[in-house]
Amino acid sequence: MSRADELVAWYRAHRRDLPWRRDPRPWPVWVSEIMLQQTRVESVLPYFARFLERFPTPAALAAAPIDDVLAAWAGLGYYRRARHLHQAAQQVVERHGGEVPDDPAAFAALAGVGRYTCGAVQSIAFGHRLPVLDGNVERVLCRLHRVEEDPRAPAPRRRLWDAASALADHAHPGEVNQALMELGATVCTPRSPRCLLCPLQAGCAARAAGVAEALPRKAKRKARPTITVVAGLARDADDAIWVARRPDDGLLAGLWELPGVEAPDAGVRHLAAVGLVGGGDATLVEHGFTHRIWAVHVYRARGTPTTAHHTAVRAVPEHALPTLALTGPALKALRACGVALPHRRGAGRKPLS
DNA sequence: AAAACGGGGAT
DNA sequence: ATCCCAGTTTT
Repeated sequence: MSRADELVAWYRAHRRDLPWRRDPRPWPVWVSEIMLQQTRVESVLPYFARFLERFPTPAALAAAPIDDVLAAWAGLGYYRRARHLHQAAQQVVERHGGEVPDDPAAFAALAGVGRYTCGAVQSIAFGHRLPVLDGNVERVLCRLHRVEEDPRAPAPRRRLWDAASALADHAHPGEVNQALMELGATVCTPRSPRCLLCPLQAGCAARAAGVAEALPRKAKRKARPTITVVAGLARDADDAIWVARRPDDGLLAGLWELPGVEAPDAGVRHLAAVGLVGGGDATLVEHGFTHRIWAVHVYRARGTPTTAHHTAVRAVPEHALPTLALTGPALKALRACGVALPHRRGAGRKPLS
């Protein structure tokens, strides 16, 4: 048996029962692959079925307002993925009559589809012999071939794609690819790999050299700066809470939050930038992103916020807050100020009508 | 080549 | 605290 055969045999015996594997049609596979970018399986599970129920076809997604799409994505992160998928669905309607193209070049031309996603969807849904290289596969192959350089550098990168290509050149490329990812997720883990359970242990160069745990060697990330943000918790005459929609570009694009601004320091005076007047002590909420940390100082405030730093503002009754695509920091701020909300990622969140 | 882009779980 | 994850796009 070839290595790829061994992988497929292992995969068929040990694969997890995941929703997108029960329904390997192109659209669900595509949605799952986008959601799974930089995102763990456990985080995707609550979103996947709900998203497909609401947007069962590319045409259904293409016809939806972007705010509905963002509301369905709220809490998953990397919101540009949702915008690209929305745009790609419209491209599929325009260019391919609403059918996901069974054609790697046509598929790769769609918004948000890079080499990984193209290989994954086209191999799993259509059987094209294309490789995938994600964080899991990268780790498996770095160990299998004992790649000691930083795998993100160009030369090792090419070699890893070539190694993945050789494996995917198989009668069942979709299963080979999923086997590599499954192996990385469940056996060839970053720390404490379970080599005794691995179908590739006999041919693994890193294991032979005793360095499996040390690979891959990646450069450290830079420290994140902390940014001060000042926000106001204000209510209108009906006790509804004022929220503001972020710009359509950049961080948390198009999501709703408490009206506020980035400021050089904490201070109620900064609320004037969004048309509010505040008082009292601030409630401090911290939120870490990949590349920065927000220290949000939330003040009780009065007035009607302006749109100087936002695309829209509206006052929303507390019970209706979960229908909006709220930012993580906004959810934390509201809870810290005593506003009752569903706890993490709103599992009964209803669509915005 | 580097930076931007979320959030959560594991260690 | 740090690392990492079924990555892609923009600068």
